[in-house]
Amino acid sequence: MISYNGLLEKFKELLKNNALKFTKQRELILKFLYQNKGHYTPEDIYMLLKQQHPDVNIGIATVYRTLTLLEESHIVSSISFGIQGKKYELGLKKHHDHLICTQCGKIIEFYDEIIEERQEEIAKKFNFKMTGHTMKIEGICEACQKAESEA
Amino acid sequence: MISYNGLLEKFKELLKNNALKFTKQRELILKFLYQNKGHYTPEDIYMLLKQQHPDVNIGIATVYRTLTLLEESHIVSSISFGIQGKKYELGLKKHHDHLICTQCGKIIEFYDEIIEERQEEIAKKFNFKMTGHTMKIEGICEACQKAESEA
DNA sequence: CTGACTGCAAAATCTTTGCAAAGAC
DNA sequence: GTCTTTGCAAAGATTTTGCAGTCAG
Repeated sequence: MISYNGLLEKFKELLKNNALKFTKQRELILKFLYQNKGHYTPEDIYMLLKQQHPDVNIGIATVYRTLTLLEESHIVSSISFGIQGKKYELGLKKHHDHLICTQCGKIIEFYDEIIEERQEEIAKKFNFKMTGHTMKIEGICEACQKAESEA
Repeated sequence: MISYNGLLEKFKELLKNNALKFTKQRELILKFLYQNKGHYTPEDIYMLLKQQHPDVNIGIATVYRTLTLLEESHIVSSISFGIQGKKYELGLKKHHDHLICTQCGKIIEFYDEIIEERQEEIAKKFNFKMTGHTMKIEGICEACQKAESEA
């Protein structure tokens, strides 16, 4: 896993290459996603940052703009979780898919080599040049099943 | 594949069981999805229905309400296609996944036994009671690749 | 008749945009 | 200094809701 400093350098490099500027707000959002491994909506990030850094002024629009920038740069990735809305996570990890508990909202990541291979083959079969893929398994997690059976 | 009449009966039965009413608008939406195999946003359906049935008054709110009802009843299913928004399709077919061309928006359906099996296994591994799953492969379709290389 | 359904318009979300001031380089 | 970025508030886009009239059963 890349270190935060490594990530920061990468981000600064990217900004420089595109004549963009390194700002406190952009740094905070990047750092937040690095430190808080998980899946967040723009609103989540906005609220938590305001709370954790009352000294820094930050607007929701900046969060949206920065997330878009980070996503275009392939530093973060997003995924839509139905009712829970679109969520962002640091996208530097190895590619992975998600299990979502429809009851409590818990998200588990997994990686399966066989599925990855099949996806490649399917894309090939239809002459698609694959650029990405998402797979979500919805269900009830262990804890919620237990809670249910006890109720 | 179920016939339209069969589907209609199923729908009426369901309405009756829930003390709901069978209306012209609900019928039109169901028929539209049956006759037009494909993926549509609520807006698409609304516009096309207005066009095809200028005599019947129908509001966008009714389209939303009916699609929600049909989805809850597992007669239609929805999937979010990123920039193209949330789309609905008749959900009576065998389960299938989607290939999406990010260039032209074409959607191709596919079914892969091996992927299905792996999904079951993964759910089991994490002790999830699987209730559904979605898999989307994004890429550039054959036609768009050609158009690109010729440009 | 009774209660559900409908269209409409207003409201609620969620996301983007215009703009003047502030900040990075 | 110059040009990007920011926060704010307004504007958009999409979806939901309240309501009075309409319609199915």
